[in-house]
Amino acid sequence: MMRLYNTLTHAEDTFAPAVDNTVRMYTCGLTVYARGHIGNFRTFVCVDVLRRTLKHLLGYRMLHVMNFTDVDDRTIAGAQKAGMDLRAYTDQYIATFLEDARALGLEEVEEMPRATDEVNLRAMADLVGALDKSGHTYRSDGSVYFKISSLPDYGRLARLDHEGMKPGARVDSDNYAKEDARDFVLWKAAKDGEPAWDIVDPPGRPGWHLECSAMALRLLGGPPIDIHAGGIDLIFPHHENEIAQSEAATGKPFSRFWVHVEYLLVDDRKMSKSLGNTYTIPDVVARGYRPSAVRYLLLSAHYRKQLNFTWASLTQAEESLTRLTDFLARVDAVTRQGSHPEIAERVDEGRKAFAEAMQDDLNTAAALGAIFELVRALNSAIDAGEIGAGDVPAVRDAFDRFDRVLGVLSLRRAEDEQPPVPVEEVERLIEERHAVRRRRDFATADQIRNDLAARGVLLEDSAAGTRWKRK
RNA sequence: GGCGCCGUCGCCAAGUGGUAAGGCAGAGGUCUGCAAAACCUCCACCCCCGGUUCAAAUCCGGGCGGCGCCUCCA
Repeated sequence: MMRLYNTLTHAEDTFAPAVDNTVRMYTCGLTVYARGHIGNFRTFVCVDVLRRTLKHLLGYRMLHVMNFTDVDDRTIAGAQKAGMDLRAYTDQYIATFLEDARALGLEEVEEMPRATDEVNLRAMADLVGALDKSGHTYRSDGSVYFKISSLPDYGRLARLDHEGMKPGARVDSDNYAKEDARDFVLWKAAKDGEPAWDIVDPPGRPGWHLECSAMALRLLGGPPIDIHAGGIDLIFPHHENEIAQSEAATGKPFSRFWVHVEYLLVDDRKMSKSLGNTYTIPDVVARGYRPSAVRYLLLSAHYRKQLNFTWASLTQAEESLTRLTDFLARVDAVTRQGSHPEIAERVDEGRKAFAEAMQDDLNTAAALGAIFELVRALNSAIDAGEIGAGDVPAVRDAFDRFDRVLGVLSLRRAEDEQPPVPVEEVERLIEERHAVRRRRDFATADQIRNDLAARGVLLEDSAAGTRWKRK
């Protein structure tokens, strides 16, 4: 049974899908005006872990939508500056997103719609039509607005106290005329040189909030959907407004659960493009770190706590992951015959602890703790010769299951399979070193080992032979 | 000004009433040609001050410090 924190109720609620065994989930994806940074990806990695937990640990079917926002002020400005067509401009960043998503081991979701797809624009127009009909809209200066005063329930998610709002706080950053500062734009008036679609009266382009509601409702079926997820900064206004327009249009609750991922900080400040303190996956790789370590780091803290990114903690993540993959290599090397029932018992304990932690509002830190405790117990058994080939399948199966949820071990191992020195050369040098070691020419043997280490390949000798690994 | 979150070992990080998981780094040891890996041992009065309780990292009150939201944001 999964307990999941729900922003709507401010409590951990027990989660199960409302209909059948299928979880219908929507994640607010990236606005594709620039390459996503690792702060953006913290949200996507955490949502990926939620998805994997629901799918692989709890056995639900997933119908998961994550969108690309490919039309807004920033994408339009970026395309104009680059002298490119909006579609071509945003294509670039969709491509880099997919590249980074693959590097971070994000599972493919069922649907990745983009706002400017014809079918989605049509869904948005329909939504505006429904809101027109039910009297929740007005038009001003060629834009269509949502009238907050028509929805008494407005503000339930963010629980903002409008009486106490700071006089100087930003209000109404849009340059459009509104009746009430809290009203938001559904459909923005066409402007010269900007893309516009003649699909709503008057022609224009979608407001940010509209697209998510329309695509969620179109692709996930009748509301309420099960889970709506995104970064914590989207609670207000984005998600509040999605709720308003969706519920006003359908008369039904929009989403049963709202899941929000806390910020990634850097130097104790929010990582954001506007502060200029962002790192992308290529930035991290250029510094000699691997995407798997980024994923591990993002997983090592609870998703509802701020996580301060430092290069030191990324180094620690690399080391922790190495401990895990070294262990897996040791398990693979077990050749002793037979089996020991207490191994299976210990593995079961670990699996249970892992499952309980994940179901406790995705307590990934505790789940990793359970894994490391199991690793120590099993390493100990390997040293003592108290594990046999008969035990290995159960161990492998357990770690496969852990990793279907965390998605980090197989990612690491896949990276390991692309060493900086060709495998044939490594193997040839190991043979060469083996020969000189037999002659007790340790100076040459150490030379070979040092040379390889300098090129990023580490050798480890043991009774069973020499194994190599990527640094 | 209003609202919210957070403060646990040198670093990262679980733990929300029963006496502090785990990882990284460090010290000593076992093993090893050496190294690495692995194992064993060691390493925390939980920001401060009050209170409640048989019992508090955990609950309550008050400080101090940090982060965020209040219509660009993942």
